[in-house]
Amino acid sequence: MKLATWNVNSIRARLARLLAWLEKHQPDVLCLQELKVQDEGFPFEALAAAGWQAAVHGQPTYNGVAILSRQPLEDVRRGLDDEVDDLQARLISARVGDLTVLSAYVPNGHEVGSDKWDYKLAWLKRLRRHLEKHHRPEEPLALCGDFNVAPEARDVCDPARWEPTVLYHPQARAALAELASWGLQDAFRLHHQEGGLYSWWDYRMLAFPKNQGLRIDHVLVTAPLARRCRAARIDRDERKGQQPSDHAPVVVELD
DNA sequence: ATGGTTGCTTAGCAA
Repeated sequence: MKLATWNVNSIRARLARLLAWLEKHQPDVLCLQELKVQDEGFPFEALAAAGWQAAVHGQPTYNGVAILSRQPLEDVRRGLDDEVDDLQARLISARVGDLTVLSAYVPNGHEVGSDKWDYKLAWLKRLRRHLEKHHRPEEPLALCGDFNVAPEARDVCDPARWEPTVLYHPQARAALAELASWGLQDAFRLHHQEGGLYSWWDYRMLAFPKNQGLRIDHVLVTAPLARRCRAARIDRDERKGQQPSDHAPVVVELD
């Protein structure tokens, strides 16, 4: 089966590209982030007409996550389900057959030291607690999404320049590593060791043509799923052409 | 140091 994740940066602005991408690549499951729409505005009909089920956790203007699937989505859960009063729609999970899938949009964090930065680090801790509460590392599970963290130097075009920023700060990397230590492996790094392979490029400063990007979108898998992982890639081509998202899809193939 | 771009919503925020 084919499992993918993609920060679309507004599902309404990206609907034509999304439908074309689904038609071309035929994933079994696609996790989406940054829908920037509330549930009422989600394009359920257009996706259903193309044969896709959708579990959606929307929000006006900001954030919003979803899971698309050819097969029925069961046990859908929205949000982190903890004691924090949080209106930001950044997590949705569902079961597809024997596979548990989570679509996460980790906070960007704006600037190191800001309130948003504190929220980002706290959110990653809350996500780990969510996994501890609802799941087990022994089950086939994929945590997919925009983590807004590049794990290692090889995931960053210019590590020295990015190290003081929220996307590659040591504290952000430590928070991601602490999350993964629950029992998750980076599916992309099971199949590729080289640097220079990114999933996000800023719209500004010609970052994409210069390949000044970061690998911040990930598919993290538990050990039983890692054993079934046959291939992984970033669909860099989707960042090209008219009105692309600033993120490229990440695709994983599983037995 | 600043500015560069995009999207939502319409001046400013978020990324």
